[in-house]
Amino acid sequence: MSYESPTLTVDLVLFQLGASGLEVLLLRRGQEPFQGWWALPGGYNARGETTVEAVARVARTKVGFHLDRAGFWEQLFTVDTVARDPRGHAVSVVYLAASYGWSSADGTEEHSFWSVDALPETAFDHAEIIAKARQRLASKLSYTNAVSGLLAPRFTLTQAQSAYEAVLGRSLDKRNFRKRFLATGFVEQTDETWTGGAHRPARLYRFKSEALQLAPSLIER
Amino acid sequence: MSYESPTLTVDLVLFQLGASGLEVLLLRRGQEPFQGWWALPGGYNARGETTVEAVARVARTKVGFHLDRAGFWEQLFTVDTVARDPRGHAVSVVYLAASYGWSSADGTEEHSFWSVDALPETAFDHAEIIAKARQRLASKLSYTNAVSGLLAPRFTLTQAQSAYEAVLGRSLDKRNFRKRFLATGFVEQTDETWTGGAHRPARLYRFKSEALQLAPSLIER
DNA sequence: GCAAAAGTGTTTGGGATACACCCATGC
DNA sequence: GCATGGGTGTATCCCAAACACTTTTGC
Repeated sequence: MSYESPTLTVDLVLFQLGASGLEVLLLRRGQEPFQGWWALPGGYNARGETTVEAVARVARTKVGFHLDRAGFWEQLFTVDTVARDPRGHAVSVVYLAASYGWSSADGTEEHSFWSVDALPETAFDHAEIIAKARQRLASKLSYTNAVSGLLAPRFTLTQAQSAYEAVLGRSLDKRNFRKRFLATGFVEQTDETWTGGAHRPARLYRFKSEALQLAPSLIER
Repeated sequence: MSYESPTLTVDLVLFQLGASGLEVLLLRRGQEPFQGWWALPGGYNARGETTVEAVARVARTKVGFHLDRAGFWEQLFTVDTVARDPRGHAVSVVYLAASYGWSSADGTEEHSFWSVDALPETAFDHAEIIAKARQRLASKLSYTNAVSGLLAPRFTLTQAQSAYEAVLGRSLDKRNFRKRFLATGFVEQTDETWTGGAHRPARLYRFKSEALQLAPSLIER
């Protein structure tokens, strides 16, 4: 008995904070189907290459992003495209990542970050995938140190709070946030402060560990 | 540019409650690699077939289990086997399911349920996958009505509690459990009782809906 | 009557929530 | 001196946790 396998592909949902809050990296498709539409960076998974290797390669070659640069990444889930992709049957393993302060080196405007609250028309069912990715990230924020992926190496507590708010899509109480965020023990003060505006300088913090860690519940329901 | 894809496979982690608590369905491998070892039911995913269709077909043909019979199922995650399977590169989409009171029709003892706390030597990295599946199921119990998959259509509150305890691997307080389980609104009393032993008969309950639903937190941490 | 599981409420403590004012800087 | 965000503590409430005895049946 022998089967011909479906094509295996990978896709990447890369989140970053930007001027318009939480943003996701999209690529303008150069070919049919959905030529000219925006899509998640994705591509084929070759034989002998793990899905992680494939997604890292795709990110590197298609948009110049090095996955090492993501402070947080994990497998999201796998979608069947048997009825979805007009070119035929493919199965795609989708990865979720978060980075800070990255922008493409090359000048072509074939890829850019879009606010998750104002997406362009996206190819395939990518809008749905992005929504699920955001939910997953929001859920991770509540019991891990995954925010670290979205923040600079040194950050203020207000920046951390803004990151939470951007992902969760709602505002949080400042005093309660600080109490619990510090109580996780994930972060520590530094001696430095940040003087960025016409107001009192803010103390800078850093994560004690870059590795993903679990915490007791962090955010009010 | 053209790629040869890895082989795509599916695997199923099917849980059921049995005499020894939470049990998982394993199949004795008839061929190399790992001939004679126990493994999760799994098989190839053909082109043109979704992963769900593939896992349903595999369950049906290899062990005679109809996935419709599972009261709960969902995709678990996808594993790369590039270094794992001596036969070469495969990628496997793993599904998680829970059923009640099913046992194989045919008499061959090539597959059977094993207590998750006393697994035999399992092929590949299936022990690890089973552990993750159990964690996922435990987590689902805390905020969905997924237990319904493990229970008979009519069940007593003690049976429901035992199901939770088997999956979570620890005991729960009877009064607190009942309070919260009923407070979810997922279940309703029936007029029937169950007289199964030398003691007071127990009232039978049923789920209002078989569909997966979300709840406020259900189980003490 | 006795063994065995069903069924049932209350108290307590801790954590989540809500809430408002002073501080340090740039201009 | 004024505008701007930085920084801080307490009271309340709700929910989770702990806990033991009576009821109903089979034998």
